[in-house]
Amino acid sequence: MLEIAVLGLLKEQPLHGYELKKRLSETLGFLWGVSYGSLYPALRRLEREGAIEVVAQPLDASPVGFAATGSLKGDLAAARRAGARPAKPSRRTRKAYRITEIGNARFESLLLTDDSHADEDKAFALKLAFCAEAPPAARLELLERRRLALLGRLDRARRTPGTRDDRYSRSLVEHRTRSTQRDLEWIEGLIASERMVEPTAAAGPGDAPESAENTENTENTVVPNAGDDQQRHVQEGASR
Amino acid sequence: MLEIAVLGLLKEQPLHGYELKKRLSETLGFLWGVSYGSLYPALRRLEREGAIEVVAQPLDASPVGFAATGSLKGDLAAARRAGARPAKPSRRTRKAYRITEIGNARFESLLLTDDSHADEDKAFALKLAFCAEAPPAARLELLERRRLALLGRLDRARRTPGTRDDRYSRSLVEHRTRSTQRDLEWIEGLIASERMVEPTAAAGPGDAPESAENTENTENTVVPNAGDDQQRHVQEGASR
DNA sequence: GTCATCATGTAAGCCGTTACATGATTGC
DNA sequence: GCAATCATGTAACGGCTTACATGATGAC
Repeated sequence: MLEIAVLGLLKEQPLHGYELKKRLSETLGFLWGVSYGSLYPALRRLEREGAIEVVAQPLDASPVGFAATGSLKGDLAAARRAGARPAKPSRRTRKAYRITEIGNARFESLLLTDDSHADEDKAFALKLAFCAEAPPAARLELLERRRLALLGRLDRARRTPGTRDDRYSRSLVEHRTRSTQRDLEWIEGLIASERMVEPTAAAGPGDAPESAENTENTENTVVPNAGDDQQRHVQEGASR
Repeated sequence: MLEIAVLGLLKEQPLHGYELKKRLSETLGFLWGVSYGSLYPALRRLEREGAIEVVAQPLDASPVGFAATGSLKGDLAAARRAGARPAKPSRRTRKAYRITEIGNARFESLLLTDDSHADEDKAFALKLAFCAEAPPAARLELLERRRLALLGRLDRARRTPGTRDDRYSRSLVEHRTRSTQRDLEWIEGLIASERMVEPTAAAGPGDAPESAENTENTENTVVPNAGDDQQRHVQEGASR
């Protein structure tokens, strides 16, 4: 879980550990609280595997050559955030990492690993948060898998005989089911808008996303219409 | 997390490890996959702490005395479930555990431990699934704390500046917020019906009346209708 | 010169998992 | 006697956390 986050961030730009951790806490804090104790070992591990590599002098501005953009622009942002402190940049000790081709491959494979064992939901959330970085096909695959997982969960809930019999457990199960249904609708919306934006091959035979609603909307609210409101097309299949 | 489940189950009746694990998988499987490798050590740990103790001869039927009901009725149920096998009971090797007073205390304190660090949501679900066993006050406290936690989450989400800027992350955050709002409404419903059933003391002087509608989207599903029966929501608009 | 912050790391430990080892009981 | 199931346990490991140790840099 940590690795995918690290690789996802490094796909955007080279960063060093400290900054990495700060960004993770800032932008993913709502689902993730990384600590140095796991971050640094993870970085070394990734480096050993060749998924990331140290970038020489990301300090001054340009001489690197590879990175096109001056790498650590994060500094300025951080400084600004910290409050009115211009901050001359020139730290020497830090090690910035850049993602490699191996790392890119690893990232994609991580996106599609099976998480049925532990923390499935959090893992998916994390993957989703970084899947913008991935090729459309992988993204679609990720969403489809999530859809299947949710369908499976609903199905299991439906035919499971054994629930505890008190009111709280019953309420819990009901609430959970509703919740899962919403999740399902949500990711179906995502899939739909994905297919609209990117009508790639591999679409099923009957699959016609021609609803021709507004597709141009890219700024707020991903879901053009299929978002979330009450007009759900509850597809009630999957029962038996 | 494991301990609370074990204690919760043992509060209902004495059980041995194997059966314990089976029940956990059956009735809580949707949020919990315990394994022997953690269950047995946990049992020993709990025993060492005095929270549970081995019950002598839960086999035949009665001679125990304490447990009022013949303890391991689970056997019969299991056998029935397994299919048409009457199954003579006489296993010797197994060790059934019973919860002690210390265990009861531990259970209650576990109900109210802070889980803000890891897997908050799962932990709460688990606690809720067993809170029927706890005294009303502790239950209410549990719900109130959950409520606060969710409010905090919403608040944090509202004022957090830093989210990733791609459509997927944005959609994720939105969906999450909606989800949290629903969770909030749900537990507020639970709290309301709790207060109805059990109008205990500890209610503040003012004690705001039931009109718990705060956010714009107030929906009725949760319904404080303490009757709780099968007024099976065939949800009108599928809007939960 | 000292303090806050930046920055990297190590050590110990928790809590759970999988995989393995062992043995009792019962049905056939 | 053999297999299936019941039943208990151990060993190794995984991933992450907290707490600690270390040091560089820049502001004042």
